[in-house]
Amino acid sequence: MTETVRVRFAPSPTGYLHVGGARTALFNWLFARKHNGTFILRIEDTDIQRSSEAMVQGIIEGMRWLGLDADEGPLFQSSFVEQHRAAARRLVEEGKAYYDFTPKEQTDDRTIKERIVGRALAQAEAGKGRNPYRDLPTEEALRRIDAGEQAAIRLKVPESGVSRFEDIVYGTQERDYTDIEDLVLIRSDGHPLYNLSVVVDDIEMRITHVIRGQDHLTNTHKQILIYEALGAPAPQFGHLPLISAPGKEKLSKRKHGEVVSVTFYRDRGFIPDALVNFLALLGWSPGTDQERLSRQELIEQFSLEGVNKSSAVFNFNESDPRDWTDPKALWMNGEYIRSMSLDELVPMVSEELKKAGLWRDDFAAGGREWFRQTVDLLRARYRTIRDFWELGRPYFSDEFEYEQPAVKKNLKDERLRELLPGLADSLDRVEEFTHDNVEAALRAYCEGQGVKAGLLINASRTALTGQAVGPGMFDIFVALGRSRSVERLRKAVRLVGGV
RNA sequence: GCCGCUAUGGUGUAAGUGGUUAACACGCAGCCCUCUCAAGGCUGAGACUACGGGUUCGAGUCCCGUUAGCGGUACCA
Repeated sequence: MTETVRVRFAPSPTGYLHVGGARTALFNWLFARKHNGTFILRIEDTDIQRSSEAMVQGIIEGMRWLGLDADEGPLFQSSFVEQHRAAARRLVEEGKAYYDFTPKEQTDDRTIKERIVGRALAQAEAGKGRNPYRDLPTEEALRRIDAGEQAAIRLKVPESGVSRFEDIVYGTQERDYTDIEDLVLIRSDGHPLYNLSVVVDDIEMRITHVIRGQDHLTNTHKQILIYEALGAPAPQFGHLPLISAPGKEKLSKRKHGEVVSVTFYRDRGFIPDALVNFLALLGWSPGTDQERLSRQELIEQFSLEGVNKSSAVFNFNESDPRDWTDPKALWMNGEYIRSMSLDELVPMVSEELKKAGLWRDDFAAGGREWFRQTVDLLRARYRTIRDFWELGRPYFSDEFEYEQPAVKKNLKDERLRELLPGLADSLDRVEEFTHDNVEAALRAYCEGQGVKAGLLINASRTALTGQAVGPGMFDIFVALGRSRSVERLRKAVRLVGGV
């Protein structure tokens, strides 16, 4: 008997899928899954000028990557324009909307905001005159239309009273009708406008809950007016707080660029589940201290009542190469990397190595076990999948850079010219190349030479990986194996002392 | 300009219907572990709950005002 939940994510393809959109999509998806409802993807491509096929693909790709599968769609709003026009015409016939023959305003070089303010000021000065065409007899208007005159269709907004609705997140919302202008439904060139289109589509798709960004909150009153005029019950509304840029600045695709794009996170080595987990916590809380939530837990615990009202800062920092995005997102991703099962992680790392050109088929064949162990060895100190080839290169390839600071720090001591080859010889003689055997050999060698083990341990790390940081040294020896270890030790002699 | 929304440490969030030293996570600092870096464990710094008034025995929690940020206001979406 209970009506099934039907929700939709309705992005306009004027840009890639950004974190704000992704979060809106996610909350809709969670809500649908939680209530065994239907999640619909509807592309709002009525603005032909700014929409593009590439963006549509980008959005679909981003959602697929995040695992937000739609039950219906993608549906394209542009294919329903006839219905939108028909609805408006019906409203005119019923006297709920009217043709406005006022010539279309010429766009000047002022900004939109300036134009709005200018218009408001002019109106205040002239006194609030109603649109002269509002009461033009419908027959006469129709006659003029038939004669080829152009006109926009506007909705008749009540002259007094207040509009009121209950928002699931923001509570009771009120707005005086006098603050709402008779809105344009259809442009004079016949193009349906946003507010009309969404409402008609949402009715057609039997949407029960409209979950979207708070930027639509005040315009919801207009849409409710359209629902009423059309004689359709309005759905429930739940508006989501906006996500803002550092400094509570507003998030802008143009200004902040790709760092707010979902695909950027994919390309930088994020795990979908981790990003989903992070995004879910931006503006929502389960009400407990639990921060790590699996997809299933998210679905179980999600509720619109747990959504909070204030906007959340997404603390990215595109200029910082290390902490390029929100530190908590990076932490969360690292958390997933080190705790997820190897069976899931290994294929992800494999893909990443393929992209970086470091993949060898042996990693999935004879070297499969070795590959798993190496991934396991490295994962504790990596925060993104990308780190596996950026930082982990020396483990998977013989071509890698020696970092200057590391060389300076660990290969400075002149004695290493003799010690490195000496250690190489001694390791070459170790029977079984295991962690303990290598350690014993190295320590014995150091004792024989009268040097501290630390000297050769650190030097070896740089000799073998070019880095000053990494896993425990004996694990590295084992991971690289005898021949490569010995070879790299000998090769590193040329770096000793120099810069 | 007008209308609306929001306001808890640097960031994300907690704190049933007002009741103790404002909690957790990230980040930061230090210590432990240690061959380095992470991870892990422990400790700590950091919030007069935007500001100002009320109501109350008692307010982060209720009311009013101010400020700031954001949104809307368009023949954009």
